[in-house]
Amino acid sequence: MSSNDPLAFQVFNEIGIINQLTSAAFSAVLPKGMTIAQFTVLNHFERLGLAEQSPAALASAFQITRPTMTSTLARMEKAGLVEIRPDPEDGRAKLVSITAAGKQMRAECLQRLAGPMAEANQVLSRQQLAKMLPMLREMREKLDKLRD
Amino acid sequence: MSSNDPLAFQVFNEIGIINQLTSAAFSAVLPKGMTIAQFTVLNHFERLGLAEQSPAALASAFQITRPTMTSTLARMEKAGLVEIRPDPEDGRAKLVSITAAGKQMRAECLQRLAGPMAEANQVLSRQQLAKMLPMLREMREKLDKLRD
DNA sequence: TCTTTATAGTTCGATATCAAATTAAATGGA
DNA sequence: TCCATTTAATTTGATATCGAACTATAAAGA
Repeated sequence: MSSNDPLAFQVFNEIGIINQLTSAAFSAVLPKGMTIAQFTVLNHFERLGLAEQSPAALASAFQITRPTMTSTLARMEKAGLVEIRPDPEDGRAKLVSITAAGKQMRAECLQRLAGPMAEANQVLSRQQLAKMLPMLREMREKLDKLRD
Repeated sequence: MSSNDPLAFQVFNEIGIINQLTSAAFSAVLPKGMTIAQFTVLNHFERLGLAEQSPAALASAFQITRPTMTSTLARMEKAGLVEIRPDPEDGRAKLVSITAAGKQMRAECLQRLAGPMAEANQVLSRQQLAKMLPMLREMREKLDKLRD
């Protein structure tokens, strides 16, 4: 990215590359068949202590489209990581919950991610990360409001 | 992302979401059939004034794998955006160059990207972007060195 | 009530991406 | 020279992602 490009362009470019590097590194250590997208869903349930969530709510939480969530959940259900049942209150909707196998898988992933995460934490310095986090958060919130 | 998660985890999570939001917004305005990946290749040639590049060099420049570059280049060649010829110096290699149509397409993309880019530039503030850029750059460089 | 609009989920077709395995050519060492 | 190793590109099979189009149900309005 040349320094003649608009600032935002350069920033997004760096963010894109960082995302690619970290995603690749993290997914490489996950158990065979697991993906970051699936781990993210498992982690969402456990981190927030959720019982049941609709696919639409999950899609919205991760800012992905409903078709994407449909296919990810189908794979996770097939793998026994989540359970999906019709929503008794709404004939259109479904309710997703994490299974015991899903919880175990999430724990396993966390363990495996610790290595690369520690490595990243080491080269990046705590101060640097602490300084960036609020800025990134604000940026994400603003961009999020921009869509729709 | 809870504030109990490791710092690096939270930072990467924000970066992932920002990447998703911006990628989606940008690709939505590109001409039918164009993608960010393809635009990135076109932009690379024009921005750096390159004549010919091997697929391997391009893959390395964008930190993607060679198979990924193979498939993207195949589509771009089919669309007439690049030309690919065997490398006369190396029987294994190929040489990619941008075509006139490719240059025109890149200009068209730049024009269409201007809108969303300006919008982002507006909500984000110049100071904020300027402050983040060097930090992101450093981060990207460090992470890049970490792999392999 | 009946019609219109909005929402939930899915299906389809496309692209990007990766890892693993394959083919071909170049390189280096014995 | 000959074999082993490395490198370039590809093929294959998988997942994630999108937009567009579709079905079914819910909600809102006339």
